[in-house]
Amino acid sequence: MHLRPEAEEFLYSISKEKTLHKGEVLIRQGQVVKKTFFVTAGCLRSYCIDKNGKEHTLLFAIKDWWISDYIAIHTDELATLTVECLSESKVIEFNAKELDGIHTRFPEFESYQRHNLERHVVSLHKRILNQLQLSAAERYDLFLKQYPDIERHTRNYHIASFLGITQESLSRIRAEKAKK
Amino acid sequence: MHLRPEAEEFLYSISKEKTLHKGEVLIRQGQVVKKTFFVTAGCLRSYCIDKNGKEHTLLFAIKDWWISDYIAIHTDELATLTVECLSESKVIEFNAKELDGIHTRFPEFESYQRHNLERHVVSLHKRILNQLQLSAAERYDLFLKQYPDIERHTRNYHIASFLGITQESLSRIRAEKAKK
DNA sequence: CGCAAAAATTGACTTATGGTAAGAAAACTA
DNA sequence: TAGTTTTCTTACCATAAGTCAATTTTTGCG
Repeated sequence: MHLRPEAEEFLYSISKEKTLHKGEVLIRQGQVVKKTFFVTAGCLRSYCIDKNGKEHTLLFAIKDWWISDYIAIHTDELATLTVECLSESKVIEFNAKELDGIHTRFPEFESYQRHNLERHVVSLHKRILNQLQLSAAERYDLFLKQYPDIERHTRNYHIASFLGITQESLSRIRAEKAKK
Repeated sequence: MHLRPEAEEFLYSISKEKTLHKGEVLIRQGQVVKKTFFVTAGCLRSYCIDKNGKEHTLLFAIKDWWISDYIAIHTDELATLTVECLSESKVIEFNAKELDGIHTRFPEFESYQRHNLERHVVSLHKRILNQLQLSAAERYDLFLKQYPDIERHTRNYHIASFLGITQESLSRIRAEKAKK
């Protein structure tokens, strides 16, 4: 990101750096969402809980990713997602509305954010296509490639709930892989 | 979209309106992608073909949606998607690079496009969460709500390949629904 | 309209993944 | 480090969805 010093200063002025412990919750399902987070270290995830109480992970956020409940922010509804810290992490916290205001002051930020969104859209498109065409085992292999050593931060059931399978199925897939 | 007349004129100058017949292909898997399309009437879809020859629909685009192979455009690779016209449609064709250049001339366009991307991200997040937590029958119901009377334009196997099930499974789901 | 091609349905069978429950292993915590 | 809790694994069975093939229905074309 290339910003003028003034823009960077403005960003600092509306943000707050936070150190998080494993298990801390930044956004909770059902509450009002005002904040968005830029991850500088560690690992967080966003997930929803369905009517049967099962968790489904939407996103793992590691260094340089943004995380929040964008569904809630853009539709002005209460959070459907929970954002939690998976391991000792550092994030920069922004008020989403304030951050949005930066575009009028510093138009260069708009393009930074547009590129970010484009990158994000591409990764979501790829994820959907993978979900449509790959088996659970293939999705797991790909996941390991895309998030190398994320397993240091995550529990297996986090990964399973991201891949769209049960933790038991993931365990069986891992057992199969180990055999070979 | 609120644009100054100059901006609108510029848009016209770099675009071309096209009328498409059912079955026409705008982007073909394996080819270079230079264009992006804004749909003003009708219905198109983008899909990929997997190693077993099966189709997987990424997107249905109706009025006011954009469609292209954004994976290819943003990673500068060859198309992994095919974009085809499902029924008599009208689109406005842009050269993606040229359209990108508009941001330096007309900054207001940047914010229009950012909002579009945000909307798109939200819809992709929802789709992923639905795929993770809903059964095939529930996904089909939701699809019908979200795309009312899209069935005028689509074949059942298009919908099945969007939902991530086979055409036969969709047929059984429809038979079950009809019973009730 | 009538025919051919494409799409949808249906039935019988297979397979991938889910559910449950118990025990083993790993990760915390005092 | 011992003890407790959480997570992971495994076995056995259940189920949703896939596969293949035959048949019916719909669509599009000459």
